[in-house]
Amino acid sequence: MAKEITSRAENFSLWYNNLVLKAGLAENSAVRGCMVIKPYGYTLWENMQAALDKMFKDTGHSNAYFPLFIPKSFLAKEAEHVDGFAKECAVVTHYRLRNTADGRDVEVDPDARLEEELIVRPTSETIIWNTYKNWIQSYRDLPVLCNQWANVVRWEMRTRLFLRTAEFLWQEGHTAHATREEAVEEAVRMLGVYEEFARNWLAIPVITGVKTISERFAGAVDTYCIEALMQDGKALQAGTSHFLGQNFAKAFDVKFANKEGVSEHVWATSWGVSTRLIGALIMAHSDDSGLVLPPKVAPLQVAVIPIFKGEEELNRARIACIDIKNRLQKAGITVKIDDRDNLRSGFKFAEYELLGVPVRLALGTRDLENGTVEVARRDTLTKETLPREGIETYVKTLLDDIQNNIYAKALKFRDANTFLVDSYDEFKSRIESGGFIMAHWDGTPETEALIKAETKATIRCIPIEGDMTPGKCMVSGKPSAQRVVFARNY
RNA sequence: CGGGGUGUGGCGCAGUUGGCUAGCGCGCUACGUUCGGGACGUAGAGGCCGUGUGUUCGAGUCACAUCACCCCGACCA
Repeated sequence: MAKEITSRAENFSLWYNNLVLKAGLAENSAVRGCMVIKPYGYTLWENMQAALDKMFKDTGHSNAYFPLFIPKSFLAKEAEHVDGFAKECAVVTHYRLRNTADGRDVEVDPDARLEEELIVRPTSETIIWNTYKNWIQSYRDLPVLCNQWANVVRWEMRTRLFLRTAEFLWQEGHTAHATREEAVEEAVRMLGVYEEFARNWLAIPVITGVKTISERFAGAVDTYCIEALMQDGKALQAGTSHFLGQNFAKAFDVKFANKEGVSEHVWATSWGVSTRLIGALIMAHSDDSGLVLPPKVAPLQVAVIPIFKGEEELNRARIACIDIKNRLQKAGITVKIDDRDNLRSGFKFAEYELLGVPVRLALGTRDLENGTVEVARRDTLTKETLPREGIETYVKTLLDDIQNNIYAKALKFRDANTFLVDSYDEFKSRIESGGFIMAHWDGTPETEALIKAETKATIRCIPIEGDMTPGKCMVSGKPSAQRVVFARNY
């Protein structure tokens, strides 16, 4: 079982795992590879959901819901798609149980075998395109812009809390368009939404780019992605947006009559982010004292701790605390008073640091006399004593400041760990200490595979912004259109 | 799926070459003293040792099977 190591430098994986457990975000369940998301972790997800959902609606999308089960024949219709997911599917073969002969147990009833097996969705393209077929006849029916919040199942060999679990929560957008241009535009737009969400809400700077053929989503023509850098120097794919071309339209025979009355296949996109973002959030910002959560998504933004000896002092402090709480709530801040009398204040301080609560206010007899309050911020672990008057305005500004500071810190870390490399020898030594490496590549899967085999580094993406200077491949010396991003990844 | 490791009160662990009433720390409950950075004392509660089948006079300890978790690979969001 996990030992009590809390230092990131010593063992990043263990630190991460302990932190998820100790902060009460999630735990392993009794079911193989599955995770229980606890209330604190789920509230974090809800906050992320709310922000994303609004962004989706602002870009014209609506939510819908499609079945959990996919008939095997649906999945088989798009050849590359089924190849990509075949190895990790949970399959429903029966629909009934019966008592065993001795009556002490239950077993699968062999008479209740399904004629066609059902696959628990690993993603919903097939079931959705089978449905869209019925929704679309004319160009007037387009575009179809749907999103669904759902769970999916991918039977991964090796799991890791939030980063890779057999079941995970996500959103998947699925859109249908009349033209190629419109679909590409949509895929890029949603990539932009993800980039903005990562930056503005999660305070994580990401590189936007296109995946190479070998890293592409199964069934896509192009896969766009956002790539984030974790504190151990490994990259994490934080979201993807796919231009699916007409692959699924052809597989499911989804056609529309254009303005000229000519029948055409529609153009598709799909895009998704998952609870993996919670893992990204933890590994990007947190420190040895615990979580560091950006105020905009933190389940609790301010903890108010009365410091007291005995009931009388508590009662006096409580009045001031309630006053502060009311004022903060009126300013739209989530706040909680922790007046548990069985714990010392020092214990509570450490606990809220573990939970990553951005701001902590402490209020004792000294403050009651002086009209002050102690304000501590999680990101810098610093504190100051300020007048209670107008504290809500101060805290409001402070939360914004913390949000910005967390981003600035992550950006600084990423920049300090992004390297321009031109020789393969330098690449090989540099990759050992992690980070993003921007290098030239000849565009061939062979070179990509060679680099991966020799260094465990993969091309995270071909950036669509930034330096577009051509050069020569660091391995083959052949021409390269632009630098691409290499890293070891999760 | 390959290699390695671990399953013992809620959590972290000890438990000798099989041996008699299964321990320790944290946490929990009660009372008292404490209370501005993870308090202390006293008294309690809580466990068929992951599961199953064997070996044995006797199994937490040995064998086989099985399930789950952790680490390293391969695979993947």
